Amino acid sequence: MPPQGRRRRPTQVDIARRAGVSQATVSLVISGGAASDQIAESTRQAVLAAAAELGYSANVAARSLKGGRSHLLGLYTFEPVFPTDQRDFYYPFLLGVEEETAAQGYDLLLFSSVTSAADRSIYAGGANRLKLADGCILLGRNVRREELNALVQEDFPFVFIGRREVEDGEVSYVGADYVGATSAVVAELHRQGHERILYLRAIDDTEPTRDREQGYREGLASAGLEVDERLIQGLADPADLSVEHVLHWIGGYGVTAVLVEPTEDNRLVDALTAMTDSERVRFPDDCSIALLGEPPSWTPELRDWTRFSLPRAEMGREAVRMLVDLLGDAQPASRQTIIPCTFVPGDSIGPAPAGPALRR
Amino acid sequence: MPPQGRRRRPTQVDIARRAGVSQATVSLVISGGAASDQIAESTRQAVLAAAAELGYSANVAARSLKGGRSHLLGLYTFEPVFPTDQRDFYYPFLLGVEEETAAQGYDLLLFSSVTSAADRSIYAGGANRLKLADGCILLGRNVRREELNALVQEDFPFVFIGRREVEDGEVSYVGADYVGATSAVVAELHRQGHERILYLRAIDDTEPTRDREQGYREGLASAGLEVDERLIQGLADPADLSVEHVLHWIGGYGVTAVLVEPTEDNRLVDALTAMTDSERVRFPDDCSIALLGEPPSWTPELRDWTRFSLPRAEMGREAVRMLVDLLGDAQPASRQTIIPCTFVPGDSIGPAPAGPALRR
DNA sequence: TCTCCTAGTTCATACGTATTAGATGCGGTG
DNA sequence: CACCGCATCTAATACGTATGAACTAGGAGA
Repeated sequence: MPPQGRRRRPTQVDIARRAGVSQATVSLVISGGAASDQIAESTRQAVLAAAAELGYSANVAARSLKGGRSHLLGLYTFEPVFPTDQRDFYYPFLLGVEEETAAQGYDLLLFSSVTSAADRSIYAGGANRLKLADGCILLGRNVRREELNALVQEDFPFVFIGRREVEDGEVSYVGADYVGATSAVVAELHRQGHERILYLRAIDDTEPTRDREQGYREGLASAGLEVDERLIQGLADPADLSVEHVLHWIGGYGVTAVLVEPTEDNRLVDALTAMTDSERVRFPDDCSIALLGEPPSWTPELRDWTRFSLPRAEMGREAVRMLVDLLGDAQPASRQTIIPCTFVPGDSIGPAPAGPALRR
Repeated sequence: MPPQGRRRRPTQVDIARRAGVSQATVSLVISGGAASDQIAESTRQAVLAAAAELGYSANVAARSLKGGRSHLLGLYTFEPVFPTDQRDFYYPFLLGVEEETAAQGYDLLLFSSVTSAADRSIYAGGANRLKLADGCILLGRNVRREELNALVQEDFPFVFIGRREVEDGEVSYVGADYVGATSAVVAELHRQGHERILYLRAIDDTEPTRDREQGYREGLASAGLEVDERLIQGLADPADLSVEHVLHWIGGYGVTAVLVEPTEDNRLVDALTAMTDSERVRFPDDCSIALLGEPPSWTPELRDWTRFSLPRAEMGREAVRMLVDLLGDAQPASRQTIIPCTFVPGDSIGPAPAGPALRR
């Protein structure tokens, strides 16, 4: 049965017939570029005219089948992106990625790890779904290591947003300089007279957390301070950051400043707000506090916490540039980039309290 | 030269060789579904094993060239999405689309119309880029009509978010009920005693604007009011909505209420805020005002303007459902859906001033 | 007149998959 | 033993494009 319901689109063969030339000639004219200057001007015009009359448009599928490239870049997120607050965290990355993808002449393929994570993993059905794209940007905190390993093993071109390491093999990434940024915060606190600085780290042992811890240690070292291991504590749930705990740390450990690693959702900010509202501890008068990063969404009525912020859109853009570079024939310029963070002074740190520990 | 730099992706032929069967068999096993139950279980296992070992994944281009399904849904936005404020307007649609796309087991292909619009149009490079996807969601106010026509002509499956019409042919869409919502606002104003209601419409003649105008006229008619054509005015630039103008309308035309169509960016809100701040006209005491829609981003410190809001995420989801429906063999349930808007009472309308026109 | 060149064009094929119409083998039936 | 049916599998082909090799015509040179 000849195509009947849905009308068949005109092909180069149709144009060729109409213009009285061969399909190859049509291809040469249409795809223009290199070899097309061997074509007589009259022929070229005839072909173009025929193409216009028929309303021809090239078939992308055929083109990329022939060329081996799909001109798609993938974006895969390990985290479900739908809980609203995480969404706000990842959105800026996505914007940067999208913008640069377009600038590079690619389209963006959004892999939905989103729902029922079970069957939407990278290797769903035993096959690497990402391969649909020429290369892929990866994102997310809770990386499934086996999958990351597999990706590296099979030499699939990808760039991770955020520093990631695997056992054997090299991961390309664009990371934020958590080490330097954290160290800088410690330095600033020390400048203001703080010597007992509590570091509340995330409970899981991922690269972003390790980097912050390293920055903390380096910062203390640069300041000539010893690391008191009791001052490094895991914070399982942001809600645990309560006034009671802070009072305990101040009283028990002589802490004058607290560093805390934000979560991708809004729970930490909620906890902070609750603490501030209670007014049993005043920040920064009784205790300084700084965030090692930036909570997802920043609204003006929110307190201007001392923190540092990552250039999320820029990281997205840079990741795409690196990926495109990777796809090129030549050796890529670099496979790992660390981008500096911006220190936001804010209003939640101040000079260390001169007197003895706070007593109320 | 055999592929050398980056390893060539394994194909069905590779699998076939390894499993000792033919390519056709591999295809039958892989694409699963219909005819694959004719395959012996042992063979099937062998093929799947080989595929897994080689890290096979199907080539979309080849698949869609052959007429198969790519399991991709496209999303194309006519507007550049990057000016920050427009971004906020379109984001909720995107979320809905993404969510439902995932739920339906598709991946989402983001076509970037984003940069240099010239070469990123649908038919860029003489090719219909959308074709890579099985179907496509379209979005955006400034539709390029020729392209929309072409899409309809070649019978490509797509759904527009927002009502859109073309000369000959039928566009599938999920629209917001601007007519009903606008009419309802007029009714409410009339209930509060307003009879001279100014309607500030967008300057361009697109469907969303036409629908609002129709709603305005219908609302007046239902209220038993005549339409005074002088009270329908085009608003080219939101900044033109100044105190001076409002005073003029109140004094000159006896206007007691203003309806204004919001833009996708923040300019209208800025103008409104400026007007409120000046305090030369008090809303709603001196004049009621309502927005025929919702400005992109709503932050709590912003005034709670009377308005109606569209269920943007839901529209996105519904559009995807409709598209998937369209892709199925059966006749789609519907090709046009209108979704009601939610009236937000807000605080910017009130009873019509009893006395004569405001004088200061 | 024959060869050679060059500009202009066509031939033939490959890309990776899906699909239809056979091919193959095998056990059973008349 | 010929034949049929059944269960599996394969051969062949089409999809639309790009491209290197081959061809053609017409003129220049020998």
